[in-house]
Amino acid sequence: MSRYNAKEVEAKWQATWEDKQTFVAEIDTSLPKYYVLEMFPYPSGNIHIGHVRNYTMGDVVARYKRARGFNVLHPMGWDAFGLPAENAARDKNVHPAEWTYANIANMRRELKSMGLSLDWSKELATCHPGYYGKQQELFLEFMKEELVYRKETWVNWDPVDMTVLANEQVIDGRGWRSGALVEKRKLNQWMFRIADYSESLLEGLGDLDRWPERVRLMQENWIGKSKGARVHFKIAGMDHNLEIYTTRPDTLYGASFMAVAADHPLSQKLMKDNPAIADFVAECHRMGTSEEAIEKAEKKGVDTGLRAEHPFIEGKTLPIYVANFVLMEYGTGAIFACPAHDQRDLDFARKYGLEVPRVVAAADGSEDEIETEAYTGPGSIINSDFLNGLSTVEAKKQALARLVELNQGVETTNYRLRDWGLSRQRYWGCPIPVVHCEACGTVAEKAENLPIELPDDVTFEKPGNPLDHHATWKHTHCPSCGEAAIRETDTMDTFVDSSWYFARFCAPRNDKPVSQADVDYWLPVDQYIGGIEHAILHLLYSRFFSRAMKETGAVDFAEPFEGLFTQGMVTHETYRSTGGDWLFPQDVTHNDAGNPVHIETGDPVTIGGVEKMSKSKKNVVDPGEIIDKFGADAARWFVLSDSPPDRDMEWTDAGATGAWRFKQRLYRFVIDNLEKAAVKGAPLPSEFSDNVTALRKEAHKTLLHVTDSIEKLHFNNAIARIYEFMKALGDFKASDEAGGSWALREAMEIMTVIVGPMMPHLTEELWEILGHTTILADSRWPTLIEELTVDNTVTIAVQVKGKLRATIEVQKDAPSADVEALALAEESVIKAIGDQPIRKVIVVPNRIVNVVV
RNA sequence: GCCCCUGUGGCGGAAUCGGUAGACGCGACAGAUUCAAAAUCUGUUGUCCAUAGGGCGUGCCUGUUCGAGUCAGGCCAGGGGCACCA
Repeated sequence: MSRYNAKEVEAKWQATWEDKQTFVAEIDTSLPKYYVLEMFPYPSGNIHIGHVRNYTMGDVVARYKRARGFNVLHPMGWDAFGLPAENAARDKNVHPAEWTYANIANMRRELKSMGLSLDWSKELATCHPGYYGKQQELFLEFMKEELVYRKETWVNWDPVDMTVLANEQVIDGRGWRSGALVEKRKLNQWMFRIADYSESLLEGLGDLDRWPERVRLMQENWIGKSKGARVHFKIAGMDHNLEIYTTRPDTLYGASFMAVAADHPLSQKLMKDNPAIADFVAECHRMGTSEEAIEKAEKKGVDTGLRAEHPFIEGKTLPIYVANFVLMEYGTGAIFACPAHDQRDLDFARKYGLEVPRVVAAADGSEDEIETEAYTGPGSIINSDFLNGLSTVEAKKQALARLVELNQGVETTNYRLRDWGLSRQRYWGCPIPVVHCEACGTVAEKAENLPIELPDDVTFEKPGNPLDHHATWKHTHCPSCGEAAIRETDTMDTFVDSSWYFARFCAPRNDKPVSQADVDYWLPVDQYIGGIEHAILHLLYSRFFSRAMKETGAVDFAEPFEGLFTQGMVTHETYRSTGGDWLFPQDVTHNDAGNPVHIETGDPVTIGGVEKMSKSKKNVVDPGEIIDKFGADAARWFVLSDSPPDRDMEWTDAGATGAWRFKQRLYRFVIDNLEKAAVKGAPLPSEFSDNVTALRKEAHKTLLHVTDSIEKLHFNNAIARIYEFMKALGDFKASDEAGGSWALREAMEIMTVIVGPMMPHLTEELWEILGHTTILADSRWPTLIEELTVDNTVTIAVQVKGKLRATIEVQKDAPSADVEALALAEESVIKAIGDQPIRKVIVVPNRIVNVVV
């Protein structure tokens, strides 16, 4: 029996593709282009199964599109800046660059062993000056367009390590390394004006019809457009107004108090001589900032003693509180509270014994007193003077009109989206190309001085930013006046790096950040594939960058990714020893009795739930070992085969073995049946026997289905159909009938080509065995013969009272009357009807007959 | 707390438009081959009653329909996201 040697064959074809430069993409305006991009990896050191799944999906699309005649760009690179490199530098005393480039080398080798159709000539790493220098150029252009500015914002400050902490480095309010209580500090930070693009980013979502609905929805919620009003409340006894933002002016008569944020100017002013407020503001600064933490935290506040005058009710004043549930970043940092119709306001009012006047009757007319649950639905207005009887929608308009009339309010649109703070006080990132000069202020670096390279000789032993305490690096001259000046030591958020890499890939060595000709040809990305975890930030930032680059004239489109696909995670069973320790899957086996045991000790093992692969739970498999054991083709086949690609999949050994078996089976079939098949290029026979035609139909139906499935990225469906076709091929015994040997070759070739995108090495080998002298990667998708995909008879289900009683075989498109007669003549149908009168017979052509009795 | 997603055999899942639920794969069982095993091949495999045959079945409950996994309303369970969104 012939065995397929995956290791040899895979190496052979990988070398062939590389020699022939098969996947190097060049502009060819005579061909339609297709840009396939998978989210580039962070070079952590090893690829994981999630990468295998992600890159296999992209590769299937890339290879399929090539076969359909597209000029395909499919590049790969490295999201190479970031914290882990600095952590490694501190922990292992290795320079971040050295650590990063070693990881890249290893991961490149691993990716290459997967047989991906990547254009490696376009490889880039964001930590290379050739990349980040161009990013600095982009930054200067953004500065010119005033898309960047500086602003004081709060950061997490570790007083022991003297460093700014990322959110993930703050654990229970303490620094992850020092354990010191984290303080909030104000720093001057660089910001991108993404909030100016809120409306554009929101509107753009409407055109992204090849994006998952849920990603668009998440972005829509993130941008958070709301229509409301800014209203001035006069502060009683003072010459000051308190400006609030509200989306519910219809509930103004239900107002019971006012609340301002801890960081609101009013709170800041009052805390100077009010220790209670000062304490409370400090407490707010210690509170977590996540929506969840705040929503679950008890609603608290401090009465300022000030009162605000109600705009509609003469003589009525409302107490003003500083409250922990009001956010300075949203609206005006101040609100009026209507406890009856807002849950947070209600919780607060109940705690401090404030009144809860109801002003909206429920849809069912209920005007019951509000107890513990606010009524937030629509209804008609009550207890509200001139608004009484109006719907909430109409009341909003009327209330607003009155406010405008009184000169106390204006209609406004508000967005939740805030500007993007990009400053990071770290070494391993792209330096911000700016100089601080005593005379000239903040000055942009001259373009000809770029790239501003990171210094190599840095130490991570001292706390703080290595760039800041480097002996010479930050000392420079002002680009404007030439005097001694200080370089900006902040580097950029790594999200900046990944916000434009898709454009740089088109011409990664070009002098300009983006090359006009290349970008015009290749962009936008036709199919982008990556994890759902990037649904908001990365994708929104990239969309902002496209708009910003459009502003600077670098590109002429707003949306970078025309098609987006988000794949699910890879999961695995978890295992624990009798002692409760997590175990690696490779340390677990089954004993003779079929029970799971530890491979070395023989101790019983508890099998836990199927969970997302994680190092802490040890439920990980190493792609390197998998590829070594089963071959890249089998690994690729399995990650595509069982689960819908947008859902989580469970990695099982049985599944991988199954994929390996199919690979062997297909190989063996071609080897064993090659002699029975016609030679390559044999003329089309004039006649095909019925059995032979049946095989041809199976082949072309499969081709149709697989093509359709790949177009929709339903790879699991494509594979299921291929299995069915494999069975039909195995059962085919008519190679010596009329046209049989020709049809057998046709079927084998179709099989080889359609399996190709998924198992590229095996199929290149089979293509060669089938006598081809050109490689499969350069071959075209088979031509579909449509007549062979339609049957001239159909099986119709016959139901009585909606229950299946029989199936009948009839000519396709047979007249309904004939079908009905046939159905009613069926014995089982007659029996099921019995002596009940027939009321109606529904005949759906080519599908079903339903007898209603 | 708010928002989103997902619930179909022992398991992963299939089911273009509302039209034969369970394709395909895994596992299990039986058989063939083998000295034996591995590998391979063939068959069976939702569930209950059973002799033919029938009843029940897509998380639960209602509804629309000749007909619902699919549509509508209300629940339940699991998973994910979250920057106080007034």
